[in-house]
Amino acid sequence: MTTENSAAENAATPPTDDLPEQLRIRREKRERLLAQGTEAYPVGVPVTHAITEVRATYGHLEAGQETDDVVGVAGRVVFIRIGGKLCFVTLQDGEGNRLQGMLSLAALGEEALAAFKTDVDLGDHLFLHGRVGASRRGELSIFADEWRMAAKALRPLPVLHKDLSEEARVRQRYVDLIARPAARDMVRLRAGVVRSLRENFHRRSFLEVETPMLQTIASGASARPFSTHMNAYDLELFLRIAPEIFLKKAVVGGVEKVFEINRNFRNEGADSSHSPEFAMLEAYEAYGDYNTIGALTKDLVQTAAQDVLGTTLVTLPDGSEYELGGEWANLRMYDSLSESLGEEITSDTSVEELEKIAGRLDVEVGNKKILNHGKLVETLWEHRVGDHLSAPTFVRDFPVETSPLTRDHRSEKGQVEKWDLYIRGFELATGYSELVDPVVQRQRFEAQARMAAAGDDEAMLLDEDFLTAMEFAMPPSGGMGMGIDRLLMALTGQGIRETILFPLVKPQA
RNA sequence: GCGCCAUUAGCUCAAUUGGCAGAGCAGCUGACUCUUAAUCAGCGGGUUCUAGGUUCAAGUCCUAGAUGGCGCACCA
Repeated sequence: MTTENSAAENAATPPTDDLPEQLRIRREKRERLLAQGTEAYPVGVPVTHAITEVRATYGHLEAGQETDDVVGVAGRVVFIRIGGKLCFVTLQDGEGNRLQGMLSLAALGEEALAAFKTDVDLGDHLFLHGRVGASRRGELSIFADEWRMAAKALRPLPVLHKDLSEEARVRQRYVDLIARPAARDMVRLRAGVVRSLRENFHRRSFLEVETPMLQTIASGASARPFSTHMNAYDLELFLRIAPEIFLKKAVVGGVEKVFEINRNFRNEGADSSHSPEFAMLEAYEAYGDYNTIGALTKDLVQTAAQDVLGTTLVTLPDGSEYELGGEWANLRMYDSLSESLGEEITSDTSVEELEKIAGRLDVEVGNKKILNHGKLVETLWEHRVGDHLSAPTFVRDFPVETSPLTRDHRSEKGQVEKWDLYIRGFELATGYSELVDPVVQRQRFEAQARMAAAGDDEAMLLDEDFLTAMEFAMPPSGGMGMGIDRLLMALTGQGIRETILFPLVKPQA
């Protein structure tokens, strides 16, 4: 260790006089352990069994039944009961599995029992050695003949019988994970979902790739990027807003079934369904289209639900249920909007007419300068139809202006072959028949550039190397993107910050 | 970005009209060999988010700021 590190450590440990009582007392206990020659943070403890192993092997013991089997177990102290000649302690593992220890004067001796009473607190990691048995009340227990501190906690645990405040949960997720079962479950559920997605793709012979996070042009979606600077090349770089451009380059190069699960960054608002960094799945399938990729997406979601929940019937926090299984509804954007308005809306409906309808319905349409047919249709559709969707629904065939990377519809003029998947009213995924004609793609980028010039700061940027790649010919393909965090939201009914282990929080003053 | 609400002990929360800052858990001391949110007796613990202001007196009222939640706008 360098002297600098030592200085930093000392600076991080303020004089004990200034600490709140409970922190000061725990530091004093640590000092006392050290003074007695006992380590507060030993390099290890002789664990022979995990808590789950003890439960699995001895769970059948009946009240009062004891064995001669000796084990060494460790866990975090989540309950402690100090008595005269008999003490109880409950150890918990990372998954929330618990096991009781009983520490008696007879088995431990006077000195060790007294030390346990004074030195062990809620929150400590504790090692117990002793015989396995069941208490008179039937609780599976270790009858300890030895205890050791495995790691001393210097801060008290929060009350375990009440949830932490929402702020404390995200600021100190490590405490939340100790205290709240739902927080522990989310971590494991998320890992299970990502695993299910990967295994599903592998079964289908998709290759997983990793494409750049740092990009010279942030393209592939309509969003404002984070920017940064690379010193070595003196270059302005952007954190990616989507992997789309690079994944399509991979398809051009012959990686014909490809997917990526990784982070996107968007420099926009944060709320219960938006995080500045979020996990995204994108997949491309050569010789597929938006129909085949829609079927794939449905299977990914339903299989993930089955794999992690054992059912496609999701139970939400308020106790209500939501069915992800079976067939999903299909709506066409123009048809469903027309039906809702009671008047025909087509790709020929003029901007003036759409503005009139928006005005009549009191729908805010945003910056007039950058309004076009597509934005108006989508805004109207969201208010009239999208906001009322609940059951899983594919919304199909979007206006061309807002989808610069999607191919023209095979039969509907002015529309593109794109769907959005709505689950519980929010957009979970999107899918395209990919635009692969490099000449049309260039025209689409030019139209985006005109929108940018008119003041649309989310218009998509032209990527010359992407167009060059397209000129080498990309096979006809279907592509999809799905928010992993949002999939977790759909499967649990929780907000996005609960699905992310360590969401971004503003520093406190 | 705009609006509304909140911020009090380690944690979760009270505090009437502006009038001595409280409870439960947690902590400390003592009792207890079957507790499991133990029980009993006693004791500590506060920059009431921050900075100003009004007032004899401010957790409470006013102004500004910080952080969080909700709604709206934007976005996925």
